[in-house]
Amino acid sequence: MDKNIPLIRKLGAFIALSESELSFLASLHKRRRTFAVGSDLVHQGQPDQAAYVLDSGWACSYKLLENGQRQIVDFQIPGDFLGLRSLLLNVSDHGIEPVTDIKVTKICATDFLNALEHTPRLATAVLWAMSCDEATVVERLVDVGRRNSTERVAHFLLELGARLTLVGLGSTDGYACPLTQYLLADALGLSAVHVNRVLRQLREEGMVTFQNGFVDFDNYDQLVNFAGFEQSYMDKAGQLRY
Amino acid sequence: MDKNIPLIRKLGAFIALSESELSFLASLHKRRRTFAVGSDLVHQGQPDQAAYVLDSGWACSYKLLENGQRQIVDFQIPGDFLGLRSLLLNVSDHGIEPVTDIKVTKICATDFLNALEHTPRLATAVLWAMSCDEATVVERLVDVGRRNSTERVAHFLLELGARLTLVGLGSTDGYACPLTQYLLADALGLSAVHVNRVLRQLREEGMVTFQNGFVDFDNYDQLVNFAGFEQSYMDKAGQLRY
DNA sequence: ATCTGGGGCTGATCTATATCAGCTCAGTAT
DNA sequence: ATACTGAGCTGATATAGATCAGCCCCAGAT
Repeated sequence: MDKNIPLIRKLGAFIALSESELSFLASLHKRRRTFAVGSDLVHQGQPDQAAYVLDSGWACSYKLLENGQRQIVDFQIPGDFLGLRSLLLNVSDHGIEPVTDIKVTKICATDFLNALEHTPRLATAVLWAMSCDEATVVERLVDVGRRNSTERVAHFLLELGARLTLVGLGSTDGYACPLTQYLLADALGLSAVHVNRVLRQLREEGMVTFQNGFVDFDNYDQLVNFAGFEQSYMDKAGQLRY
Repeated sequence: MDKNIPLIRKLGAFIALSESELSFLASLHKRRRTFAVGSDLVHQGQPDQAAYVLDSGWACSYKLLENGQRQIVDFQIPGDFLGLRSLLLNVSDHGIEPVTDIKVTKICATDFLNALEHTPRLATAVLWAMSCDEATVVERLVDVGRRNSTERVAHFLLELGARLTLVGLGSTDGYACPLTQYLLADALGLSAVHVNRVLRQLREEGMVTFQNGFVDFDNYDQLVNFAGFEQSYMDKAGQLRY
C-alpha cells in the first residue's frame, strides 16, 4: 500500500491501520481534483456535503464578516482535512480557498459516515486528527488574544515550521512558505502594513527572515525563547499511542 | 432511560441512540464527582488520562502564557465535554477550572476508546460534538481578531445566550450568567477595566444589561444587528440529520 | 462593629497598532 | 519601450484599548 498518500501517512502515525482500513483510504484516493488559486473550494454559508483531503499545495479556511474584513482561521498543508467540520455540521460556517494551486481528494458525506460505522478505528483516528486541528485553532486564539504583534508573528512562523516538519516539509533551518504578508495579516488579526514592519524588525534582530517565499530561522533558539514557543503539544500529537 | 442526563440530551439531539448506546452512557453516569470554585480539574501540561462531562454548573478551559497572562479558550455549560482533546492528545495543552461549583462525570481513556470501537454511532456523535466545540472556538477567534471591543462583547453575550438556549437555560430575553468581568476579559482578550466600560456603554445604549449575575437583552434585534451575529451555524448544529 | 477582600466602577495617561499616503521593484501584458 | 499590477516597504498621524491609581459597595470573617 502506498505510504506516500499524505492522509495515510498522517492517520497511520496515530494508529496502526489494518489492511481493510488502508484499502478503504486508498480507494478514496481515486477521486482527485485540482483547484487553482482564486477558485474557492467551499463558500461560506453553502450547504455542504463534501470534505476534502489536501494532497499537495496549501489552502486556508477563513470567515468573512459583514464589514468585509476576514479572519483566516487556519492554513492547511498536505495531509490535512479541508472542511471536515462543515460535513458534520451540515452547513459550511467558513470558506476555504487555495493559497497555491492544489490537488485534493474529495470525500462525500455518505462515504465518510459509512466509513466511520464500519471501520471504528478509523473514526478514532479522525477524532485524533480533529483534536490536532482544534489545538492549532486554540493556539491561534492565544496568539491573537494575548501576544503582541512581534511575538505573534514569531510564534506563528515557529508553529507553522513545526507542523511542516512533521510532514517532512521543514526543519529548524526554515521552510518554503507561499504565504503573502496579506494572508499573514488576515490570519493574525493585524494589518498588512504592520506585518511588514514586524517582519523587518525580526529580520533586523537576526531571528527570522521571511523573504522570497522562504522562512529562514536565523537564530532558532532565540526565536523560540522570544516567542514563548512550547512545542510539546506538537511532539505528542505525532506520537503513536494506540 | 433518563433523558435528563445532559450528555444524553446533547448527543441524542444529533443521532437516535440505541438501547445499548443509551445504557453505556447511563453507566458512565455513575462515576460522578464534585469540584468547588478554585480547585482545577485539569492542570496545563499534566499528562491526562481522563475527560469529563459537565453535569451542572459552569467551567472554563484556558491556556497560560509564560508572562502570567491567560487566555480563556471557552466556557463550558451543562452537557459539554471537558478535556476531550487532551484525552486524545495524551497531554493536556490547557487547564480547566470551575467557574461555579460543578458536578461532573468522569470518563477514563480506556473506556472511551473502547466505546468508540464498539458503538461506532457514538463515535460519530462525539465527532459531531467536537465539531460544535471547534466552531465556538473559531467564533471566539473571529471575535478577538476582527471585532472591536464593543462588538466583541456583544457578540460573545449573544453566542453564549444561543448556546444556553439550546440546553434550555436561556432565551432571547436573557439568562443567568455567573461570569465575572475578569473572566470575560480573559476570554475576549481585553482588560477587565475595558470590559467594564464596554458593558456600561452597551447598557446605556439600551442593548444589553449584564449585572448581578444576569444578562438581560434589552433590545435583542438591535444587539444582533450591531454585533453582526449569525446564528445559522448554531441552529443547524442542533438539527437531527443522521 | 470593624476589618478585609473581591468585584465593580471611573478618570487620566500612555502606547501599540491601524490608517493614510505614497514609494520601489519585478513580472507581465500592450 | 511603456504601462500596469501586485507585493513589499516606509514615515506621519490618529485612535482604540491598556495601564495606573484609586474609589465604592457588599459579604463574610474577626
